[in-house]
Amino acid sequence: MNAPSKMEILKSYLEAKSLKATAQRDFIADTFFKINTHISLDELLNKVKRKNPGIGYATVYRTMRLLTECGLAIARQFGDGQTRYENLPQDGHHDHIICIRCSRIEEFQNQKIEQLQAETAKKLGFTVVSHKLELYGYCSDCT
Amino acid sequence: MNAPSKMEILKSYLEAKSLKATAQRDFIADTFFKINTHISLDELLNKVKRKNPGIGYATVYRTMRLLTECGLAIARQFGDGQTRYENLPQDGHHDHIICIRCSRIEEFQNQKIEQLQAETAKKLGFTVVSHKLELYGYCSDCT
DNA sequence: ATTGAAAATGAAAGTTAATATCATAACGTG
DNA sequence: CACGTTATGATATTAACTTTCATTTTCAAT
Ligand SMILES: [Mn+2]
Ligand SMILES: [Mn+2]
Ligand SMILES: [Zn+2]
Ligand SMILES: [Zn+2]
Repeated sequence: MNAPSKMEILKSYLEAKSLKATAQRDFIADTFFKINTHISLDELLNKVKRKNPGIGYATVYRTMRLLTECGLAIARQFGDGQTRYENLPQDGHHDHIICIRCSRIEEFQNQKIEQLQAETAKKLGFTVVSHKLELYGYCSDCT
Repeated sequence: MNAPSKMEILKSYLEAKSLKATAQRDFIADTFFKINTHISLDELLNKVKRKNPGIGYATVYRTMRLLTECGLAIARQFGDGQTRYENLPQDGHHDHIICIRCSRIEEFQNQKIEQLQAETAKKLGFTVVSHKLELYGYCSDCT
């Protein structure tokens, strides 16, 4: 048996919460699921409006809140004042390195860093729930 | 000969930029220099108003921008939507761990993590200029 | 000390992204 | 199909800055 698709997971969540299925929400979610970048609400709204001009900002906003709630999207702040959303990575948690000239974003995973974070927290008596690691600098094109 | 005090550094900066000395700015800066937490503009304004009720939000805002500009303050975002300022640490860069229940903030330095960050960036072809590492969790009081 | 251009101040207005409100429309259980 | 529940989209509100502007203050040159 196949793993449930993102749309199926969303459907289950809606059902569990007695929420209703709507064409707008489905279309926004489906559009988002195909994105592989870190997209802002405005960018997603623009994309969605191209095929579905009637859709409003508020519905995109609420849909992304919903997807974040049910774990299908992650909200990120890269310091430019806009929240960006990305699909839940299938290969687990990752961190980001951002070019401060062209805004290119690369992702990385470093198990050793994560481990050192946990150790550091323990030393301070904290239990870590989440963390944020962002490197800012110049990418290879912008050096 | 002594190292220049923060106030002296500020004075030099003002002079170099042909800015003028004012009682308000001096008082705000002096108040901030005595703070050893991560303070928001509103909190600093309140503190300043206790001795100097005439001072306005805009002047506090502009003073903190100035102090950040000349390297005497660092602006931080801990994800609660408010910029917080701290005095330039004398013992170099540090990162933060924040309690998501009581908002307690502890600081730490970990040279090994910094080194792994640099390596990771290099592997991706980036030159790192700055970074942000924040751990979120429960402190010893809140576990 | 006086002058006058430059800079600072504080109140108020403007900005921007996020969030809430509300009248109307769509959904879906029975 | 009825009808209570939920969703939508336009619009209003909020919150944290950031800017504007009339007035005041500073300070270098008389
Ligand atoms: Mn990512
Ligand atoms: Mn700190
Ligand atoms: Zn770049
Ligand atoms: Zn705590």
